[in-house]
Amino acid sequence: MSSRGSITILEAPTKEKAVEAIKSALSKRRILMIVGNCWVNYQGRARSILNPGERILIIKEDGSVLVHRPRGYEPVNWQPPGCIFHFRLEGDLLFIKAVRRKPRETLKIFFDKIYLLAAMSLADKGEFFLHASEEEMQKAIINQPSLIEEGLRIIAYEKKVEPGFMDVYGVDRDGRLVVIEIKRRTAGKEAVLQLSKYVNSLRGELNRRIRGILVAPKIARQAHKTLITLGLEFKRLDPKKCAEVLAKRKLGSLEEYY
Amino acid sequence: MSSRGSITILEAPTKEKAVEAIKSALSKRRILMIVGNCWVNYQGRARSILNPGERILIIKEDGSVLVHRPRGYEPVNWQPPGCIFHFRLEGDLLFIKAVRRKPRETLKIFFDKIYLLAAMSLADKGEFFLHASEEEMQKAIINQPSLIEEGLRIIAYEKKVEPGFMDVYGVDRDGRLVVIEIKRRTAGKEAVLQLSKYVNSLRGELNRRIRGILVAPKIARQAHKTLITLGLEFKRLDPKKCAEVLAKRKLGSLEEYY
DNA sequence: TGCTAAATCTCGAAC
DNA sequence: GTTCGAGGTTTAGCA
Repeated sequence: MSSRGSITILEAPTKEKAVEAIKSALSKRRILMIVGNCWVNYQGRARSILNPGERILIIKEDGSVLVHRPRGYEPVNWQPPGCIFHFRLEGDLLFIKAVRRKPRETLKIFFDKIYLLAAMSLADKGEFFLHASEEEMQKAIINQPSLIEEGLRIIAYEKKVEPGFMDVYGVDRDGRLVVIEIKRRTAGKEAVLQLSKYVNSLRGELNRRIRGILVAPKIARQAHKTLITLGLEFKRLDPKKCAEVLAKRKLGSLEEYY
Repeated sequence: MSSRGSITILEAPTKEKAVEAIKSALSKRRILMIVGNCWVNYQGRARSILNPGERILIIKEDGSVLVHRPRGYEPVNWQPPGCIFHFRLEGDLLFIKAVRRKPRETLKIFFDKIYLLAAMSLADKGEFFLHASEEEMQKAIINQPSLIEEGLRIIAYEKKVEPGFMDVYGVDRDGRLVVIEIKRRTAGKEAVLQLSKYVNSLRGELNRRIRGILVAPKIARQAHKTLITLGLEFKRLDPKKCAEVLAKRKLGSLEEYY
């Protein structure tokens, strides 16, 4: 065993040592990683059984739990943040239980072999920035409506109509109302239905000609057929193009400023 | 450094030692875990920047990548299975790049401090069983249609109609066709729209009275209003109840067998 | 390959 | 607390 800085590493500890380390780590809200042979039962919204195998268990300081197999992006079992933990020696087994209230869910993990146990406090204040999201597409369109078509004027965005919120709402060069639904990736039928609902709702309210435009980098063939049938339109627009437009706009304002 | 069984543990290794260990681990398709101070850039379907902080990096044997912050269920950055890796020393920084083709996505990770590096082969053949899924609800309904209502007969399931697949398709005691859409949790508006599409499609095809029943443990208030407006029905059914029914059915067949 | 729908989805925002 | 929509969703299944 060794403990340097804020990290504790136990290599192939006895179960007794492991229980001690877990007790210490959880009470101090340190992150806990255990590598070993285990099996897992889950019961809550659904139920699952995972037979024995070698996995990585991570318990984070916010009480979230991950059980990772040697393959795959997703954890095989997990628990979202806010869990309460119980653990003890059961014969020669290390037993860990993570309980979540609302919804009531229980994850039970049994280790019969532990290869590595690590406990640590990690300091992470680093900011995270994500670009080219749907929100950025919306901003770009609002800043530069010609991305959709010349003469388009934006009236509102996130405007409420009965079934929900329209992404963008405007008037075209001929004075017709335009409802815009944005997707950051290939639009499927649910996007078409969503747009259709808003347009229909407005048509019912306003009793005038209303255009519905689905904006996305691509549209599924079947979805496009439905779109045409419903009298709606599609406009190709790439999220990256939008990110570029926003970047230029910001640069523009800066240049203007100096 | 130590290496017992199939696990290699380096505590606060130099970057040079780390690069060596990474080379060895990736070439042998071992799982790699690195705990340290790092920053991350992602570019692909979107773009992201993660400023410096202490995190856990996991590279699995199938070439998937996870970067976990000290809090939260989800990885802050990741890469799905199948990545190709590049890594090297850049001055005093450890640089790791994970590239995915189709879609082209690149994850770049820079470590300036490494607290722990572990490499291992994990053997995991354990089976995984999940119960109370939507599929189990479907099976239960097919096995015991009275879960929905007396007199219901099932004709087909996963039956294709123009817009997609109906979960269950049957005839009620009065000979009317019934389309059933199943949700394992609170049904929202998209579930209502889905059901509506199937029913409308069938009505168009067959030109006869068709009932649409949304089956779920619960339905959202707004969704229920829409459902009523569209002339559809809701039937409460708990996934756990379905799991019990299936368990009993299986027991029944066994008893019959012996 | 494209497309559709499920998921113990998670997460956040709005009502 | 409920509902709703986004997500670099991922994943599986099927045409």
